[in-house]
Amino acid sequence: MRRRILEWLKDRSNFPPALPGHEDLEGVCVAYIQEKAKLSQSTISNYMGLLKQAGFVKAERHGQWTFYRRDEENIQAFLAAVKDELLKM
Amino acid sequence: MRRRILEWLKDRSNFPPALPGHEDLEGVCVAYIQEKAKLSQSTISNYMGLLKQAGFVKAERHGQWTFYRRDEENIQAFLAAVKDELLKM
DNA sequence: TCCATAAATCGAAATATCTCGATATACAAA
DNA sequence: TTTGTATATCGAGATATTTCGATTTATGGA
Repeated sequence: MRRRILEWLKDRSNFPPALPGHEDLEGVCVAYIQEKAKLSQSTISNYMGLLKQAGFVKAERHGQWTFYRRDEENIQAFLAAVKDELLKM
Repeated sequence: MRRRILEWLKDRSNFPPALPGHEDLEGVCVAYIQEKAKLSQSTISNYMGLLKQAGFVKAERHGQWTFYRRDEENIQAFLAAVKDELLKM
């Protein structure tokens, strides 16, 4: 599920339109992700925390919302490392 | 550990010499794998069964020994599938 | 046929992972 | 300051994974 969330975050249009006054932000709020994932709020909040801790997303707090977006640099580094690992296999 | 075993199996010389009379076989017996992995006999037997079920190795019984060797075709197909999956990420 | 050895199977303990509901915290608006 | 909404944290249940020791099965040799 966490991988699917990362994929969804590649395209903002996977989620409802930006909240009024936040059209410029690329991130997506937890509630939108939760709605799409159909898992509980606490689970998604937890997952986004794990993804952040792993370096796959960046969080930006604006008011009561936390907007999450991909951290492309770390994701690409991770992919390179996995590919390297797979080469051995 | 199962991935490490697969890597070991790429090179027969990761294990002791073939048993007398089985020099022509490319596979490796369970006991050799167990010795290298430093896990219990039952664990390794179980793991080799899982690897076989997953299609990553082929088993060949000769006498009391079961010789396991990589199934390159399936491994490469798997790697291609994983790479494909990673591209989405 | 009986025994020894290799491998497979079984049942279980320890640990990790996924997911939840309840509660706490942060913040904005009234 | 009170209230409502968004998110985070906590504790726990269900399930999955890793690994083990004990036992069973298969097989070759004495």
